[in-house]
Amino acid sequence: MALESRYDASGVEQAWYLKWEEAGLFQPEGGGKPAYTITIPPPNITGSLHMGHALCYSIQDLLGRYKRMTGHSVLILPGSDHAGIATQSVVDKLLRKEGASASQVGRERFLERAWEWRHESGNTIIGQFRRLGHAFDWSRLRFTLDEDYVQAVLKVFIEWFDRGIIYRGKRVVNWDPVLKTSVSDIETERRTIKGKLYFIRYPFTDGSGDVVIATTRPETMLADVAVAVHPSDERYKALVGKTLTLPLVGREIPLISDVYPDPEFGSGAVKITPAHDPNDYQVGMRHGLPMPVLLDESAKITSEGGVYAGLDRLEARKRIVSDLEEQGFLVEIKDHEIPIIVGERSGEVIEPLLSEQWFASQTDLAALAMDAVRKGDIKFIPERYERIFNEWLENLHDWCISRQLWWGHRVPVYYCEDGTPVAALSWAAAEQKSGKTIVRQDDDVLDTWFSSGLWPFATMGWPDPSASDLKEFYPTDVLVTSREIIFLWVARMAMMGLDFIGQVPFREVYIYATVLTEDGKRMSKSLGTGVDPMDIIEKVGADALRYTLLSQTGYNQDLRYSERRTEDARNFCNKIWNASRFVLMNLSPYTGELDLQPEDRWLLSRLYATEKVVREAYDTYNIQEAAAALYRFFWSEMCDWYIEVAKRRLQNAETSYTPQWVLLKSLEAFLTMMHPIMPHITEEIYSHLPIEGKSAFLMSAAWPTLPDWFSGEYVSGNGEATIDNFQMNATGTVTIEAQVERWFAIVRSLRSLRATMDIEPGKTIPEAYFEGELDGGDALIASQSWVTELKPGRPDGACISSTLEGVDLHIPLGESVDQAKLLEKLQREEAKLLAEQTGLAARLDNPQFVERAKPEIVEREKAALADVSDRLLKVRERLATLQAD
RNA sequence: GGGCGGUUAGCUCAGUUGGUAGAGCACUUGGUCGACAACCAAGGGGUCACAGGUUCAAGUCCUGUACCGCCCACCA
Repeated sequence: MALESRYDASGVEQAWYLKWEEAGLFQPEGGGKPAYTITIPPPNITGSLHMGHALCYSIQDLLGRYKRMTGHSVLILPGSDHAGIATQSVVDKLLRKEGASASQVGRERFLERAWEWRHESGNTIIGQFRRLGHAFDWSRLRFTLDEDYVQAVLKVFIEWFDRGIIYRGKRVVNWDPVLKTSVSDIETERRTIKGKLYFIRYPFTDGSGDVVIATTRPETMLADVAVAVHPSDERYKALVGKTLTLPLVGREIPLISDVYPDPEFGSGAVKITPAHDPNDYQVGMRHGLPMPVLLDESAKITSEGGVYAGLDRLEARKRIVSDLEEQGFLVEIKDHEIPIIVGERSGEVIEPLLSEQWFASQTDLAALAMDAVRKGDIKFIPERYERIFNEWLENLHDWCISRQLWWGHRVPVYYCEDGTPVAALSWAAAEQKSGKTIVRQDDDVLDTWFSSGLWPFATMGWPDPSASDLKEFYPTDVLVTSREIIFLWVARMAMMGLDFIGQVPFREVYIYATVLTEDGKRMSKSLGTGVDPMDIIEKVGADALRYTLLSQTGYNQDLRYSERRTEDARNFCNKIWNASRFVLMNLSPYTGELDLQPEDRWLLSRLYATEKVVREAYDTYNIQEAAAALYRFFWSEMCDWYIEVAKRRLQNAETSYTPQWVLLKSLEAFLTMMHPIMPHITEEIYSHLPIEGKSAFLMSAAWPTLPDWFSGEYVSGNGEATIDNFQMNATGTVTIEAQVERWFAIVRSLRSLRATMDIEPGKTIPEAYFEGELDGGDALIASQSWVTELKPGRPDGACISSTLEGVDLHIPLGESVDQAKLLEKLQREEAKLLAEQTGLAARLDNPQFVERAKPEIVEREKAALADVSDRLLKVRERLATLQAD
């Protein structure tokens, strides 16, 4: 076997990916196996892979690979999202770079250009998934603007429209003046900036004084229609109903009474601008006030603003403030922390703006989703998100589903001559449906989340009634996603799936951790704190990157990424590689009969326990526990102990068969269990294993089924002769694990004694002594402690000693022993033991403890005290001897 | 303003139903014997954020405080 002593991922990973794909392993097997389905969260076509993606999709790949091994027909359905706003702005920029502009080229040409871009560069992230080894079913790749996907979206819209769920309304929405579209609450960010609070005097029309109002946006006064005060506010009670004259504008507006103003804030009087503030809008509705719109789609002042028309809102603010001051209306300017809303996409300050939009009523749908969670049809992992989810649904506003963009699903509403709206699949269908002439189609497109809300079923052929995928694979088993889109997306999918299919879209929602930088900052390209996963794959391989992320994945909400850990992961790969090489090099001759020694039983027992832990951990999304168990089994147990112990027998043809068998079994099981985390290297090594009944690929192999006798929890008399041979302990109740680990502890102690004496590890010393029972572990202990002969008794001359596990160990002292070092070691030991003894004694002296603690605990403590006291005594003897010299 | 998560070794994190703290990395010392120096062996290192409480016993359960992070919220 000519395998390099260093594992080189680059030569291996992509080759296996192609072979898997060629073998059709990414498609569900069918054949009566239970289905396991995930529809991946479709990444934006504008995106490129970041660490969060690398984690999210690796988790899904892990689940798919694991479920395939446990006998499922696995479908992981990939795709991408057209990402309305994001793509629109990319294409906008593109056009501007080309010296054109969206408005110049018009809707049709714009869309052509957008599709061109989509075909050229809208698929990067998909290619990056392949590099990470993700076994997704590319034959079912979907895009939210695919022809049949569009049909699904239209159908949903039309049905909701006809049922009255979707309606047209005039509301104050978040307006992004750069993107010139409405955006939803959840796509905006609230921030506080240092700003000013302006106090302005509004005089009564009859000249009888004035009312002072406070505002952070003085320019909106141009569209004021009233001033409101709280009904309980004594200062204004008598004045309500009087008329004020709006400064600069001269319009007469009423002083009204409403519960909205907080008498404690400012002057207690609030100017009301219904078209540009959601609260003011509510007030306006309650009082039937006019709602003049002051800002246009670019946030410039409209003709409503008189002399200020055409100015940008901020420019207008300056002018208005100075004009107010000049004319004596400005009372005061205070520094003030003002809350602003910023568009997530554009980074621009969002303006609340009254406009006509399409809305979807949410109350009934939200009830469906809440119910599903309550009944346990949808479970969140970690569970805490369940409550957050439900609370949000309880306070849900209607959903503004229209966007003033071109890239997306155009609202399928057509208008008759008389202005009646009809929702239909096409212009012709609308004419047929209404029996009237249609004059135009609505210009808006739908919110991207409207279409991605259908993802779990629109990707499976819905609404085609004959779609077999839908029958076979819906509902999906789990949705793996980040917590920031629980409301934006998860809730929508739940509502839409329940409403249209009558079943939840996914049974479980696993919320994975946010990937942060090493010092806990957000990873972000713009901050320069982002790390490109592709660079890391170049350096250490996809498996190492996957291990790095997955081994930190559990129920935590944050995950700190550090490049150092990728090196650890790479080292682990290398360890797996070299240990496997060792096993392979030692495979022939490969015949004989099993003659299991305690150490063999020990490793098999550890394997048995590890399999259980890993399986349960995978089943419960506790991936870090699975990774830790596998790491520990492989490195600490199999490599550090078993292989070292087994070397003696492996070198002898007479005895080599059993350890070969044990190693091969263990390696095969380990590779299988590790495969979902590190698919490539495990597949590569598996391909070299000379085993019977081998699967064509590890990827398609079955999860290990280990016989119960591996568990090692046997006492003599179970019928296996090889086991009876070493049932050592007189009581017959000690497990294989405990027995062998006791030997290992003794080995460690001997090695430690050697280290104290500066004997190089690996250098054989002629003899060591022991007093006590070794239960047949003599040879193992001697070889692992690099001692030629382990003799019972005590050496004649001076020696260095230790006591543990009921055994006294002695190594005769050589010529050049560092007395001071020895003394120090003994003293440290003494102090430790003394502290331990004191603690135990105190506990046992406490009658309450003896009386109330569980009896087995008391017994354990008594035994511990006896042991510690014995060891302390011996350490003190040794100290005395040493100091006497 | 409300809610959630976190605080354990120098760093990153584990820690099952309460029984007296673990791993990896880093550090110190020694080591290239045919799997592996991306390695091996031995070692040092922690009042488990703080203050109370429950208990024979608290990293673990309860209450409060501080700091960090996240989410939600209509204060002009």
